[in-house]
Amino acid sequence: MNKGNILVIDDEPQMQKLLEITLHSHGYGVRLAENARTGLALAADHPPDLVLLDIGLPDEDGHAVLLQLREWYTNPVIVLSVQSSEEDIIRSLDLGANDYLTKPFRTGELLARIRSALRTANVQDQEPITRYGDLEIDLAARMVKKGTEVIKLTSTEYALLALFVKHEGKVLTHPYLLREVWGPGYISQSQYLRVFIAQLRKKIESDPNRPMYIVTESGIGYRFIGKE
Amino acid sequence: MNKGNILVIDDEPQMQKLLEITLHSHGYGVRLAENARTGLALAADHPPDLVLLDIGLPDEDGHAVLLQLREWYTNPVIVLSVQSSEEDIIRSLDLGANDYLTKPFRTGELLARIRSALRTANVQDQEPITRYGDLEIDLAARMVKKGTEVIKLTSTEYALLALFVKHEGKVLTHPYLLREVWGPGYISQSQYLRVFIAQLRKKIESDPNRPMYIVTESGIGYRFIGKE
DNA sequence: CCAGATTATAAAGAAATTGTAAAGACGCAT
DNA sequence: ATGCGTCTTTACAATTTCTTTATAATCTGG
Repeated sequence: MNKGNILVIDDEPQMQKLLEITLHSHGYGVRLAENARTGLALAADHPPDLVLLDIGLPDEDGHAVLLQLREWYTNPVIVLSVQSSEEDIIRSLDLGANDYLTKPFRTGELLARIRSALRTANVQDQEPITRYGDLEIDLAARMVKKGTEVIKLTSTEYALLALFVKHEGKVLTHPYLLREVWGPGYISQSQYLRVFIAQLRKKIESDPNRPMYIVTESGIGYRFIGKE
Repeated sequence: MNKGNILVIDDEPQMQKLLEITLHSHGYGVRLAENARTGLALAADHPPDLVLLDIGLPDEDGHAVLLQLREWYTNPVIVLSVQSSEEDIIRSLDLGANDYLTKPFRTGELLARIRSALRTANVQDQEPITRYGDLEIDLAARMVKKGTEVIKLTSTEYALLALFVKHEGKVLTHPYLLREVWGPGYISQSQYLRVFIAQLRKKIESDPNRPMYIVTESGIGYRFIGKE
């Protein structure tokens, strides 16, 4: 249950440890950087969902890091600082920080501010629509389109198709499909499979007699073909 | 040089004056409300780009205001409060506040936080009315119109419809709908759903026998169709 | 190419799910 | 208390989906 990945840029070992433990125990992935240089490198390497940035870094001013980060990074940045001068706060916020918290902070408040920042930026909101030729599958909305028209699938048909999409290109054996879709008690009911495969093909294939998406592997099972 | 319109919901006359002068001199349009009721009414009437909300209001708890506001309002809300208990902060942020500032605050910081909030939340002219074909739903006013006539919905019917509208296009499962509308104890009462779906359709569908808006996904749940 | 095995398809009957009406229960305001 | 509107429950009808059967088509190995 990963709620998102957070990059912590802070040089104090105690703070690192505290943040790592706190964030990790609340379901976030954590990555640590102890100076500006590695922080920027890590951010560029695997862009995190949120950055916690200490302003007092050994090698470079935190504001400079923020400035460089904001040249391309659009997810939330929360600044942590031992200072609390108004000037510093304003400068950080105007350089693109989403929030500013003074050290020492209350961990509950930090977590709430992280939730708030992630929520409003609705990070990780990319719709997982998969496209295969003229077929369009939106797992989140549980919707399948062929060209422009929406295809109505029963829950069993959908379960079957979802399984195929999850293992695109691989051969799925009869027993495997039967167990996953119908349950362990139906492993020998291969006739079900034939009936439902036929129904699925009738709905998603342009020419059900010459299936492009769901191909038969005689004696073994079926395979879903996404692209050539 | 209007940088955006801000709604201030605060009952202290001094604070009102301070905010109005400060915000106005920095190029924001300001609207004042001295209690929860007028605050919500003003927000619904002319949705502002940002709301400054005092938690200590005379007529209603600020958190309740936040909750109601967030049923439809998506632009930033910054909470101002004389309290600074961690509990209060967390609660506000988790109810949908974008930021929390303790009174007395430094005006420079407030302005910076307002700039930050307006910058990151791509503020939009929020038309509180959503239209789907001949259906018109005003989440802020809790009003539903079909063509020109206002439709009277019970609170349960409204909760159901609001849920559908918020997740337009997605399949909402029976357990999900039951949990969200009736509570976790009703997950198995799918008959409720059938009865209320039927009632809703009778009210919003032109031909309840061939529903256009609320379609059945047999074995799974229902889906609200906004556009083709 | 043939024979046996496997797979495809249609269609009917069975089962499960969903739709609808209506009666009773409950709470709230008058 | 009374009436009204809403919620809850019940009974049954309508629809959809699943299961089963029958038969045709296709594949595989010799």
